[in-house]
Amino acid sequence: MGRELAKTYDPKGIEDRIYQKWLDKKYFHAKVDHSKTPFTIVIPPPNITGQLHMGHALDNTMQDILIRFKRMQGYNALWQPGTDHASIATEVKIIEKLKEEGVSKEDLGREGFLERAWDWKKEYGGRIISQLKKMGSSCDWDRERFTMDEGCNKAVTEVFCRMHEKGWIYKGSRIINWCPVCNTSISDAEVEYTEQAGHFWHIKYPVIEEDGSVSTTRFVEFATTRPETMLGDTAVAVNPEDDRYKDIIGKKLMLPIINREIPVVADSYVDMEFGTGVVKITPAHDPNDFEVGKRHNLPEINILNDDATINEMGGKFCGMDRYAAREAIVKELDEMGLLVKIEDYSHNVGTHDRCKTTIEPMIKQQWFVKMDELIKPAVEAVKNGDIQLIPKRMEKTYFNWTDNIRDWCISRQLWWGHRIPAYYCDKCGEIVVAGKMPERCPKCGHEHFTQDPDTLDTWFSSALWPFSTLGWPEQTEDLKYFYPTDVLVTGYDIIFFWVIRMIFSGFEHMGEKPFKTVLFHGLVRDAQGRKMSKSLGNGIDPLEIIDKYGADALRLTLITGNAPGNDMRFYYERVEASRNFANKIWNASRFIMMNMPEDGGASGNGSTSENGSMPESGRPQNGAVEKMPRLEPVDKWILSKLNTLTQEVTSNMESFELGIAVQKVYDFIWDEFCDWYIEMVKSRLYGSEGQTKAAALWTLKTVLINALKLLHPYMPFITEEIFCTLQSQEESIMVSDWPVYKEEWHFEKEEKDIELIKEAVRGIRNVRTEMNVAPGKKAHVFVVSENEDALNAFSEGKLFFAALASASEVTIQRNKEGIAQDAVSVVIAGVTLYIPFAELVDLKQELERLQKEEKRLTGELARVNGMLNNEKFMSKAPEAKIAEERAKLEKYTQMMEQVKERIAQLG
RNA sequence: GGGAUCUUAGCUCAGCUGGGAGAGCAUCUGCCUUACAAGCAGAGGGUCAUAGGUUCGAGCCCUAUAGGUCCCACCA
Repeated sequence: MGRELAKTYDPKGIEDRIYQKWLDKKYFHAKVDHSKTPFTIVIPPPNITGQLHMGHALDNTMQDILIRFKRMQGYNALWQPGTDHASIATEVKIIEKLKEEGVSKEDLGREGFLERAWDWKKEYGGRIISQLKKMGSSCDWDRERFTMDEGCNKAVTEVFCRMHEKGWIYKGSRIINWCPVCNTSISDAEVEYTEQAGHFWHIKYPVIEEDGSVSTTRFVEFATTRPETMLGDTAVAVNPEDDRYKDIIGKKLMLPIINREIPVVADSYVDMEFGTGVVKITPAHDPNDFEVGKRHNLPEINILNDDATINEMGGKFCGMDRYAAREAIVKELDEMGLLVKIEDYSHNVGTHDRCKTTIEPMIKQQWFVKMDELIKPAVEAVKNGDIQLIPKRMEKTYFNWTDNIRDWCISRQLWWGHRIPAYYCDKCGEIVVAGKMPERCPKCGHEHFTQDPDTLDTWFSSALWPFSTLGWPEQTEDLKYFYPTDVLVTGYDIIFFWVIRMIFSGFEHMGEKPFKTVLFHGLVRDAQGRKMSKSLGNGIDPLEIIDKYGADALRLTLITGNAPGNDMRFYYERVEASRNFANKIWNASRFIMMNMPEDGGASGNGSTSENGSMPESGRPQNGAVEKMPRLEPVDKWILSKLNTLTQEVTSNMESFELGIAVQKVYDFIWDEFCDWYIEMVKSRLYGSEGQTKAAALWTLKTVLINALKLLHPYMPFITEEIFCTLQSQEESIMVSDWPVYKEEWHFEKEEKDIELIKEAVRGIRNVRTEMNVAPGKKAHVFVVSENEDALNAFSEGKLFFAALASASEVTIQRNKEGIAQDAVSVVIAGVTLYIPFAELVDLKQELERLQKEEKRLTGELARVNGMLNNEKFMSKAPEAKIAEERAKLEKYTQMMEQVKERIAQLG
C-alpha cells in the first residue's frame, strides 16, 4: 500500500526531470509586476572559456538560495544570468588553439580572428550555462545576456563617449605594465608579484671632470636588478640630504657603452640607507624612475620593442632579447672594469596574472579613466551604509583600495573585446570619440578616419553589468523596476576588479547604487587547504560530485559550516554527510507515505513525471491541507518547535546567515522530527484508533511539508520530489509560500512537558547502558513525583516509555511505596524514576552514580549561588538573566534534594 | 613596509550584538527495533594559542607576544 519510493534516495534522473519541469513551467521567469516587490540578483558572469569549478558552484548555490527564498516569500525574484567575453583569457586560448593549427593571429587578420573568436563563443559559451543548470540554478534564462551582445556594446560605447565628454576618460602617455607575450598593456590590478631569485649587480659609472674628461678614478657606484635597463638611463639620483654625495650633485657621469652624458640629480625618493644610496634612473622603464624623471625633466628613452627585445636605442644590442642583452651588457661592463660585484638577491617581480610572464614597465599612449572624482560616491555609499558589505571587515579592504586609487588603464592591445570608439583623422590626426565613424574631421574637414585599434579592459563592460543587462542606456521598464539590484554575491578576490568598478559606474551612470548588499564568500580549497588549481591537479569537478552524490548534496556541503568571506575545505566525507542527510529525509518521507491512507486527500500514484497536464495556475495547497484535527501533546510539541524553527531560519536567512539557517533545519529534521517525533507517534500509526492516528498523520505531513519548504532553497531537487509525491500534485514547492510563524501553533506547556519526557527517556537509556542491561530486556518504570504538572505530563506520555525506553509497564505515583529498594534511579527536576530489575543491581555502583550526580549538582549550585549572591551581579545584570538564574537555582535545589534522599535510602 | 584574518574536541569547522563550550567526520560500546546500517541508542574527548587588561561576568571587547594564511605597496 501507499506510494512506492526507492529505499535509498537516488538523485540521478530525478534532478534532470525536475529541472526540465521548472523550465517548462517558466518558474524562473520574472516580469515587471507592480503589485509585487522586486528582488534582483545579477550573476557574476562566468567567462565563456570557463568550465564550472567549485568557486562557481559555491557562488551560484548562494545566489540560488537567496533567490528561491525570496521567491517563496512572495517577492518578484529575478536572477539575471549571462556570460563574460573575458577578453584576454579568451584571446589567449584562441591563440593557443590556432597555434596547434600552425596559424598565428596575424595570419588571420583582425576580421578573420574575430570570426574564430565568435565561433569559439558559440561552441563554448553554452557549456558553462548548461553546467549551471546542473546545479539547480533558477536563473531567468530567457534573459540571458553576453557582455558583447548588442545591448552591452551600446552601453559600453555610451559610457565611453559620456565619460570622454566629461573629461574623465583621457588618452595619455604613461608608464604602464606591458606583457611582452600577450603583447598588451595590463592594468595594475592584473599584475601579480612573485618572489624570484635574482641577482644584484653592483655597477659604477665614471664621473666627468670639470675639464670634460672622463675620470679614471672617480666613480659612482650603485646596484641594480635589471642591468640591461642602463641603456635607457638618463640620470643617477641621490638623496639631497646624503653627505656622501653632496659634492657630485649636478655633476655629469658618463653612461658606459652608450657613451651618453647623464646628470646626477637629488631626489628624496632615494633611500640613503638602502644599498649605496645611489639609484640609476630609467624613466621609460620603471614607474618610480618615471616620476623622478618628470620632476627633473629628464628625457625618456624607450629601449624595448613590444616583444621585449632591445630596439635601435640600444645600439649594438638592438634585436637581442632582454635577458640575452642583460648577459651581454654585464659581460661588457665587467670587461670595462665597471662591474664591482654580483650578489644573489631575492626580490618580487611583477608578472602577468594570466600568462605569468614578467611584465616590463613601458611608456605608451593609453586610454585611462580618471578616478579621483568618480570614486567619491562609491566611498561615501559604503561609508554611510547605503551599500552593505558582508562580512563587514571587507570594508577595510575596500577603503584600502579607494584611498590609494590610481587612474585606470583601460586600453588593451587585443582584438577580442569592445573596440575603443575613438577615430583618428587620417590627415591631421585629430581624435574624435563617437558612437560611430565620423563623416568629416571637425578640424580639417578630411573624410577618412582610422579607428583606434585597441579594445577595452574586459572589466570595463562588467562594470556596467547591473544596468546594461536590464536595458540601459534605454530607459526600459525592466530597468526602472529591477534596478537597483538587491544582493551581489561574489568572491572577495575580485573586489577591486569588479565590485568597486560596478559601484562607481552605478552612481555615475544611473545616479544610484547598483546593489544594496554585497555578500562575499571565500575560496573553496582542497582537503589540505591548498587552492584548487589546474597546475596542481587538485581540483574537484563539481559535475563529478553531482553525478555521484547529487546536486543537493553538493549544495548543502558548500553551505554548511561556512561563514561569509571565509575559505573552506572541500573533501568527500563532507559530501557523504550531506548525501546521508538527503537519504534521511527521503526515508522519513517514505515512512510517512507508507502510513498514509489511500483516500485521505493524498491519493495518486506518486509519480510526477507522467502526469504533465495538471492545471498550471493557482498556488499550491500550502502544506497543511486538511484542517487541523484534535492534537495530542506530542503533536503540539513538534508544531511548536517548527514554529520556532521557522522564525529563526527566516531571520537568519534575512541576515544572510545561510550556514546557520540550514544547520538549524538539519538539526530539526534529523533530531527532533526523525529521532523523536516519528518514534513517538509510531504506536499511534500502527494502532487502529481513528482520531489519534489522523492527528499524527496530519502532524507528520504538516511538519514535513513545512520543513521541506525551509530546506528547499538549499536542496531544491529532493524537496520538490517529495513535496509533489507526498501531495500527489504537480504544482511546485518552489512557488509555494514560505512558512510563517503561526500563533495557533504555539504551545508552551506541551513543549515543556515533552521535553520533560525526553529527559526522562534519555535518563533511563543512560542508566540502562551504564548498568549493561540487555537491550531486549524490558523493565517496570516507576515515576514518583509530587508535582501535579509533572504527574500530568507523565500520565499523558506514559506510552512513550515502552517504545523509547524499553519499559514493560509504567506506574505513576506520589511516593515510592512498593518500589524495590535495589531499583536503579534517575533524577530529573521534580521527578524521580525508579527501575527495579529482576536481577540484583549492584547498589555500590548505583550509589557511586548518585554521588557523582551530587557532586555535579554541588558545582552547579555553587555557580548559581555565586551569581545570585553577588551584589554587583544583582544590580547590573539584566532582569531576564537574573530570573533565568533563579529558575536554575530552584531546579538544582530540587534535584539535589531528590538525590540526597535517594542516597539516604541506600545508605 | 602597510593592512586584514585565523589559532576552539584527533581532523574540518560553526559559535549573531559578552551571560553555563557545539556540529560533522573519526574513536569506543551496544543494537539488522517492520522509514533509513547512508541507520539507531549510548560514551569518551576542549585551562577556546600565550600573557595581561576592561567587566558582576570574556571563546567573544582592548593591549602585547608567538605561529599560520591572505591582500596591498614594491627599495632601485
